Amino acid sequence: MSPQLALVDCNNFYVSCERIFRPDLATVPVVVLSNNDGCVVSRSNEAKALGVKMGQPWFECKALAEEHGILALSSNYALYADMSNRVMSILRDFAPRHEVYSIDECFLDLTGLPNVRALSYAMRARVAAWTGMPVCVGIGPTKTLAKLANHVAKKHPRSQGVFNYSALSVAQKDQLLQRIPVEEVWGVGRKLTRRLAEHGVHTVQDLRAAHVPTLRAEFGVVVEKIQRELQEIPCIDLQEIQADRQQIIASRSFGNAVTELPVLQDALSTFVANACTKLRAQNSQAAVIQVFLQTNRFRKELPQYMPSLAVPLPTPTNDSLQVNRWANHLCERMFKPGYQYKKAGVVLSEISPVTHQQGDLLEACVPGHGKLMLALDTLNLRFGRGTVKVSTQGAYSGWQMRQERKSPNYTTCWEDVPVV
DNA sequence: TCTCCGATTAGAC
DNA sequence: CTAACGGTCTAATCGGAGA
Repeated sequence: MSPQLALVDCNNFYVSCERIFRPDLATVPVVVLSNNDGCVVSRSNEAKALGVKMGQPWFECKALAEEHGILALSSNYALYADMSNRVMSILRDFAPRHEVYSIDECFLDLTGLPNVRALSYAMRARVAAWTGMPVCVGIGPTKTLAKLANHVAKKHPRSQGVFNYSALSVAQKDQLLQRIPVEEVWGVGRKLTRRLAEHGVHTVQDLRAAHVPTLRAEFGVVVEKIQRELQEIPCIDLQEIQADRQQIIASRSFGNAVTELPVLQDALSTFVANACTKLRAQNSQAAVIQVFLQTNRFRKELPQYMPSLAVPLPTPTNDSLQVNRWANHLCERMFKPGYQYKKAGVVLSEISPVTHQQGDLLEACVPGHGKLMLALDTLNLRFGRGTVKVSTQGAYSGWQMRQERKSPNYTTCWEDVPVV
């Protein structure tokens, strides 16, 4: 039986989350900004039409925004994560197997199901009725073609939000792929687009029909897999269970530049807490910790300093207190006065499951704070992040990110539930 | 010359 | 008034060091 994969993708996801609770914004151009209110990361169709680019720094859009009344909101991840969970729990009932690919996308395995087109319309209708979220559905024999089909569904209003590549004739497929630029293909980014163009590959059809040995030699396995997927040969499996993370990074740009060591350490202890919480949530431990500091790379007139230091932990751990001590130490070693630090972060790597605990051959193991960490995680889950903290967190302020336009947590915080 | 490993690159969203 | 440009993650490939 030939495989049928659907990719369901929410339209302008962050903006749509906001609009669901602000129906008055339905016709207003709206954008959602990245952390620190830095860049545009989601745009309503109206904002796109006005020329606001994906990833554009917000300060560059200010004049245009003022002129056309574009509303900008800070990102509200608690809201987006909760809305995502609601949408995904609806979608997964439509197929025996599924993969949550990102916060706003889900692959469904529809192989063998009758009338996938009608099924797709039913999905859209149910998600809209139960959550208010608009979604588009693309169907194809491989993940890459399902993605491409989704792109077609989004781009052409005539499709009514559903496009089935598998239903096309051979001639129709040729014609369609000839009209789509190669950069629309999943896995083909800016750099590859330029290099492919130098080899005369401009459209999806060009890539699908390219000379295999040449492609392989020039562009490696990655592009060869993409080509095969376009030729309807599956190379990318559905990942039903997501693997544990191999690396955990916690970092932020600061709202204001930081010049003092203790302020950096305050920020870093928050990053350590976040990273270790994630580590414990997947029942893992890290063997290496890395800390980095960065001045503002966009302020070329200021002295630049971007140090980074990694050390193996004496024994792999997920204990926030132990990791925090190392973070402080590394920060101290790198800190040089006279710089305006704009960003810092913690990287945990060499991650393994806690069941693989190996004692130290020569020295007694440092006793962890297992029970304390469990209590901390339980309390923070129950009463909200930051209910219980390490004492070095929050002593200083000024580094916290800017977030001046955040909407209420409509679905996850009682105080924020609007009173009708 | 081969292998290993850390750093770099490219991509997604 | 001025300055104001995100965060996390993976896989492949590159290039130097050591065997």
